Amino acid sequence: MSAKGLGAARRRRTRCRKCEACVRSECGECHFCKDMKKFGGPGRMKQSCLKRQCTAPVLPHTAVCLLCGDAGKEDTAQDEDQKFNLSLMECTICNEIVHPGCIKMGKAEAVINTEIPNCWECPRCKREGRTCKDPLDGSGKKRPDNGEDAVRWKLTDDPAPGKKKTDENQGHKRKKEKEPVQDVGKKKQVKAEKDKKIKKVKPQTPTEPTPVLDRSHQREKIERFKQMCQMLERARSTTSSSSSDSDSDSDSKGSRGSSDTGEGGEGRTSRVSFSTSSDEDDDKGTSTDGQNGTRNGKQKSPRSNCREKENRRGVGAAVKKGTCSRNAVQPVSRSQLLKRPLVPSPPKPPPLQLERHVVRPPPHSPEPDSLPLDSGTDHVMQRGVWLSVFRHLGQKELCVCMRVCRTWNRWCCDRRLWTSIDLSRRKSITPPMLSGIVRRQPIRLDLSWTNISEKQLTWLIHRLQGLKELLLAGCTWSAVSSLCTASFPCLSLLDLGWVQGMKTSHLRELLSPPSNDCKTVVSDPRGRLPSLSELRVCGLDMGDAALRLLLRHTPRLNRLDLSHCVQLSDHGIHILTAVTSPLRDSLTHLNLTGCQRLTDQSLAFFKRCPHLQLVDLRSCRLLTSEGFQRLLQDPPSEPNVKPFQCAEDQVLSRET
DNA sequence: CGTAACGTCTCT
DNA sequence: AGAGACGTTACG
Repeated sequence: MSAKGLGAARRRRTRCRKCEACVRSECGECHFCKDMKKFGGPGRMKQSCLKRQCTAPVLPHTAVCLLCGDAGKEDTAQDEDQKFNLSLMECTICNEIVHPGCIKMGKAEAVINTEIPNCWECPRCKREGRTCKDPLDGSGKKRPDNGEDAVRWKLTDDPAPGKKKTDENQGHKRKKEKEPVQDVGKKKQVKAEKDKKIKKVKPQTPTEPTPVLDRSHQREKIERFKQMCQMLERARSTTSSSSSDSDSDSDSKGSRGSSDTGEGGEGRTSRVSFSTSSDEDDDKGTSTDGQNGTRNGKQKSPRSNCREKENRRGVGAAVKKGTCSRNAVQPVSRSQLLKRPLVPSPPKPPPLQLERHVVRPPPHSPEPDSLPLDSGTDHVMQRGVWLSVFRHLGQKELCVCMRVCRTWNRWCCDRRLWTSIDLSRRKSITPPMLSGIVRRQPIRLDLSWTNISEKQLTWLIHRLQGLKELLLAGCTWSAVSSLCTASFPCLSLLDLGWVQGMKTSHLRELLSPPSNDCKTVVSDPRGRLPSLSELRVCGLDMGDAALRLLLRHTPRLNRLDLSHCVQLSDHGIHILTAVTSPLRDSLTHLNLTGCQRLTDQSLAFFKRCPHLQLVDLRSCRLLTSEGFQRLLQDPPSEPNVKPFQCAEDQVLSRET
């Protein structure tokens, strides 16, 4: 019997009730909400709101240690170490729940999952080289529904005693119960029939024990578990092998299931003996998915999101989607929204679960270090040298280089080569472009004058939590409105010039701090754009009221482009430069080109801004040369402020 | 006992 | 592989 026999009965996890997702209310708009009876749906899906997917699912209160039978006692612990020993830990591989302190064998070999509370790969499984995918039971259990992602989170993989029980014993019962119910649709009956057939077949799997989990069985398992621990402990003391091998075991087996988390996923876990920081270096972070964000959930499902989040962890946390996320990220992502909400990574914002594909950013330093040649030797130039060459290439050239060979392909994925990506004026933005962008994690992204859709942009922004400059000039408001679904803690430049159909009300929607509405995943009291220093809203159909929004929601702007906002009047400039305006002190560059309603009256207002270095007033037809003369003659009101100069054609500037 | 929703299975 | 269905579990 297999290890499965040792497997603990599956225990479902439950909401932490504390995370942001748990605390919020149902959105009422997602797929699962719409299914709920309370929202007028049939109530068949029985899934939680996508926005309420717990980022840190906990063990149920009834969980107890398999060895001592007690619940978690970390509350009584004095120090961290003791706390850990007294807490309940659930193994993602064998599903057993134990107090680390109850296990005699060295805990140093265990791998703790830092994203999910009370979750680890127990010393015994690691010792035996099991991975999540290793079939404990030899029956090769497999999860149809979520493949690798599942690992991330499926803690109760064991087909579960529960389930088997169902199959074997309860299955009939259930059927009986149901059948009598006359009107259970035919569908159900048919299904039941099928179930029966399947059930009959399954038990035949040789190694699969009948799953009746009675007490004696449980006791038997415990005994066996103890014996195993002792044996392993003994073996360990004699061989004193290094614990590092556990890392490689996953690879040694073909299956990469959960360990596949490997490159990116490795991040999620850390050896007991080390701090969890080990996982942080690989990614930057990202995530955002709120910790889950982050980097985060699935694409396929939320789980993938998580993965992605993981990859990006550090960047921001966006996603919860993670996210992924998530992020998650999230992680954490999820295209269809994932069905399984339990996304582990907490750091990022819950990712929007919209995706279907996991896009994993490349590692910071793509291997290998040298370039193998056909001759069997390595090229004399090593990676570092090639990179310095690649740095001088543009996007197109880099893409060409990526087609040269696998090694160049990897090297050219180096994020340092892609800090800025320009896709402006591309006729269409394709899925490969989107995933390519995410893989490269640019700092600056120019999508101006493209026909990117809302869906595409939504997908993208939740995966670029480290983005600092985003240019969306000339895109449609419907696409740009996707920005309302996230926060951008790092964004310093946003170009919304000439966005089609964008009105003042839209700007309000965009700038207002995320409320707890269903569209928002992350909430920051400072608004969605807390770091914004440059905003371009040229050519938009908005007037003075829009300026009030800027004062309120983007008080740290240094550069503001209001050119061709023809509705802008002197009153707007007054608002912008009033004593109460935070922009009065922060603005250094102001572009008012083509604001045709401005008069000489505005000129005097600019003197109120001590740091204003440049004001572009070209094509402001109501301005007169007399007005400029007056401005240039009048000394600044404050002694420390330098006077303006009139440069070129109606451009006011101060020496810097 | 009722409600929420987790985890797995089936269907497409 | 994704979407939907649903038994079962957790909990108030």
